[in-house]
Amino acid sequence: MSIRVRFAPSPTGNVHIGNIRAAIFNWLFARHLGGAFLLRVEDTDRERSTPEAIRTLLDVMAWLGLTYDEAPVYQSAQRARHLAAAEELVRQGHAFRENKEGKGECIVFRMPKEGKVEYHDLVKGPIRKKAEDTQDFVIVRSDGNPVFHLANVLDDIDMRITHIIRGDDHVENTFKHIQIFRAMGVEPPQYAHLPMIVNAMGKPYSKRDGAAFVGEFRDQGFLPEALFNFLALLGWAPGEDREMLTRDEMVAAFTLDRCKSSAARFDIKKLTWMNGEYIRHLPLALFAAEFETRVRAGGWWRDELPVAERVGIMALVQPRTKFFAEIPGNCAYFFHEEYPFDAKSLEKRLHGPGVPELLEAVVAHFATLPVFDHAATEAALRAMGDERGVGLGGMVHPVRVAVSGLSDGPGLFELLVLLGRERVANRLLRVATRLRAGSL
RNA sequence: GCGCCUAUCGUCUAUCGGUUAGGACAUAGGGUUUUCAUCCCUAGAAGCGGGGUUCGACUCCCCGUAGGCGCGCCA
Repeated sequence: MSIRVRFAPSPTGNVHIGNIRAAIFNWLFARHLGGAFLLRVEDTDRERSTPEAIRTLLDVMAWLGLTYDEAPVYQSAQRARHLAAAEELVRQGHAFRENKEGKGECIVFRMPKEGKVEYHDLVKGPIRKKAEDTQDFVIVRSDGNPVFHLANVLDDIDMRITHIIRGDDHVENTFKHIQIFRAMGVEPPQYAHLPMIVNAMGKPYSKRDGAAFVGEFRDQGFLPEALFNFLALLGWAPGEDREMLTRDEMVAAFTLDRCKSSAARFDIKKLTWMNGEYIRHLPLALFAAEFETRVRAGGWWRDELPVAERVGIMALVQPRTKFFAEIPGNCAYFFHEEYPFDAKSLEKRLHGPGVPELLEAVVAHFATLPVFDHAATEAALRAMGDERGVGLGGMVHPVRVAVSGLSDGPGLFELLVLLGRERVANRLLRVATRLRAGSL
């Protein structure tokens, strides 16, 4: 029998990393075994399941490359089938009508009263409980709508799902679901319950945690490959101490028996590191597209900048970018002469005595260089530093802040060469003037 | 309260009875460097407690403890 798994989220407008992690594991499982990965949109909650919410869900899946093999199933469209099945369950004595709490007639599913219910979880192993610890439960509300348990199981039957991989907040539901499968005369699928992802405090995510939605990571400039890789490693490990994995490698290595069953904490620092690794290895064209988007959004972009210079800028920026949201804030000086100055750097490197004279001396010295390249600029500043007894650092720091407004960034000499002798001279002179005038 | 599940460095994890308990992130120190990032080296850092089983337990069992989940006419 061919493997068929599904991701069955209810669209709420935001896709939580815990949910998408379940989707990733399902996808990996299906791809590893050559099975089918399906999407079922559990949109029975009409208030939250708006078209925009569904759009967001589909966007996020596409962004992460979670491709599905058949058209998505919309649960709301199956309502009639769910109700008909409930009637059949009543007819066969697996369920009964009841008027609970005076709300009108609902349909209740009968759970076994003796013996035990058990199943073998592919991640957690055998799970069992005594039948007396289970309770009958409503499958059709008195307003005539099917309840989650019923709809979920019937859809899984219709979609011929063979393995259900989901968060372990569902382990208890599984006892109910298995009974519905049996009552429907269908052999229950295999179950695998994944550990939950918890926040930095080790607590379950709540609304106040923020930053737990996939969309927020995308906005911050995390790459889908990095988020996918990182999330795959929460509760699963391929062994052999491997962590940076391509999608193909993950597919090849993924098995449920290598999944852990204890909760995993979401460590944004490690994700950030991993994202930096992915960004460093990004082909220039891809980096360039994201770079331009971010710089435009920051309002610094200039179309007239020569392509060669853009490429030069990116070559300096790409290696030290951890996530794209950092970008407009640390690149202004590449594009504009009106770049902002970091207050601390200004205070520390430019507000000392003699700085204007120093900067002017640098300009004078630079003007004498036969060529304005890395070696020449470095030699020039080194010589001046020695001459003044301040060392190379004593020259580099003020020049860096004067020319960029910041105290960290690319290597200074690469930066100077990129900006060119003219622009460097203009900036240094202008800063010297403003310092004297006290306007900086 | 009842039921189910879980428990290795600060974090993510490896280990499927015998290891100096390994790796990564983070942290600290060092090397390279003008800063940041990168790169290289080094260091510290773990089996929740108690009983068993066994020649031998992180690993298997039991009891505690702690945490999570469930106990809706939510999904």
